[in-house]
Amino acid sequence: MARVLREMADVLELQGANPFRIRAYRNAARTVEELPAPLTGNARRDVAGLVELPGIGEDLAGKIAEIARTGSLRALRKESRDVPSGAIDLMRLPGIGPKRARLLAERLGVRSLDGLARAVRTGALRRVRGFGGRTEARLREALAAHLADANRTLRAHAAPYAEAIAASLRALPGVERIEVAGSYRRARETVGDLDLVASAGPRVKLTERFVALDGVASVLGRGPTKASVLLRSGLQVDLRVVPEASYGAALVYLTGSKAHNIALRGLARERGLKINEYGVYRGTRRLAGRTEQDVYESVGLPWIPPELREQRGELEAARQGALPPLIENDDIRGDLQSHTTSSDGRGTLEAMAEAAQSLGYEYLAITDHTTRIKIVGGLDRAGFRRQMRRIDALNARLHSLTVLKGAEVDINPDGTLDLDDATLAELDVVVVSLHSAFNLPPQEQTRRVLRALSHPSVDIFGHPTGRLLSRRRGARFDFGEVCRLAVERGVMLEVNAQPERLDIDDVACRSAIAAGVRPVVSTDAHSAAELHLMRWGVDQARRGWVEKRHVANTLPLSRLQALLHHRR
DNA sequence: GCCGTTTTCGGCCCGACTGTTTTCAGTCG
Repeated sequence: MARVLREMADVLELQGANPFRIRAYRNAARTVEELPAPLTGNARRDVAGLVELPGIGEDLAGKIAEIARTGSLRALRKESRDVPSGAIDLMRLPGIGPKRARLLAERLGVRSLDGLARAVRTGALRRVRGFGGRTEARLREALAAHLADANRTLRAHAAPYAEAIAASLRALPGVERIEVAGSYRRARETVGDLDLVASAGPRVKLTERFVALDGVASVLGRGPTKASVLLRSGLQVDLRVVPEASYGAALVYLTGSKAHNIALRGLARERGLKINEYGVYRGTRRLAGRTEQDVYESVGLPWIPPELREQRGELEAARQGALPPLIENDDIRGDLQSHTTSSDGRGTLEAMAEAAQSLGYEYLAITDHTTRIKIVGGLDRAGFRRQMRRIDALNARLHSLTVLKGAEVDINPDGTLDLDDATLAELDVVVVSLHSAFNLPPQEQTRRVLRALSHPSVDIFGHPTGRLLSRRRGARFDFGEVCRLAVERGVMLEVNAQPERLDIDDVACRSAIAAGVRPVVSTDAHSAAELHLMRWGVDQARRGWVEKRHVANTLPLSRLQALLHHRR
């Protein structure tokens, strides 16, 4: 549904329609993407529900219901008739907006990116008025990069670049403050580029130093206050430099999200104020801008954590003094999923325990795999019995850490579990996960998951969808139903901290805690070093409005054990 | 296309950089 709405926005943009009408479609696409539950398919009921949502009126509600029912949109087919085919594809290239896309499609008969590449090669492009040599060269590069695949990067993979660049610039004389902003700061699971904000005096010429940094492959743009580069890794990095008195305003602006900024500026406007990246203004007089707190305060709000700035109700919550006290890394007291050399882990039981101890944890659950998935070399009932005895022996030697006896048990395609009931009942922590048959029809997948979670020994549903970012979509099931059963049975849902999983995601986290589900944040570590991945999971939980009080592994051991025993 | 203790019509966030033309439109974030 979101894709259809976005296509409608693209088509309208090519037509040169009212920009606010275009924005309405894009906002609606975003809203639809974040719907907590599927629509009913009953047009009247769907429309009634949809018009309650912000930014959705009668018209869009009707259109969304139409897409839900028919899979397409009559209005889109009608509007598309006036638009040269292929022009939408051209708009995906940096430097090509609606005007140029339309111009190229009409003047050159270009219908696709391949067609544009041909026009560049033959020199036809340069004969179009408004397209010179520089533009041609840039497009040639953009085409090469785009066709090579310009995807988003996992945030955790971008982190070393972000931190290294910020550190190099911070070390320069005359640089006052510098931070990585953008979706990186909001902790989105993937980032399209890195956005840096710095304050420095005008004589520092920071953008010049920036574009000369080691690792820069090409300079996409450079002015006195703003510059963009492409790193050899393919990652784009933008830098914005402002005076110190504007640093907070620039940080808000570059942290976004765009939708959050638009709404925030709207609030300022209602008070006769103007917010831009330099500060908060009444007329030409600057009232605030040195810190983010100043900026939010100027519109009567407390500071809002970056992870919440997605225009998902955070401004309203801030106004009511109802912002959640988000979970922090230091709240975590233990890890409830990890693997050892007994299955596919690379660390021994002892090495994992030692690493958990050095993190200051009170407990670590060792949850090796079962046997169904052959490649992980999992444990059978005899294997788990041996492992439990080893854990008993280890616990007798440990002081500050308790190792919990666990398993990550495969959910079979029929919803039964890959371990016998007697063994399951002896374990301290039973995590169940999907590792196969991800593509079952949603109804069947829902039945499978519900059956698995109904088993009396199950404590945690691990990486629930099984998705792998940019590689595998994950299982589809009725998340609302699963949450209802999880609450009823006291089963917890995992937020898996592996950067490629981050499963469940932020939106699911939020609807899970709203339903009363208790989340856990686990690393699913396959080595001692991977126990450090916890921060990525905590960040994802924060994006889902999760608080310390929600999360089971912020509890001290005794209370966690009470929770687990209560289940038996 | 949405929305309303400033409005049911007339607003809707705001500014930097590029390239090409020659005063600014287009694009981007």
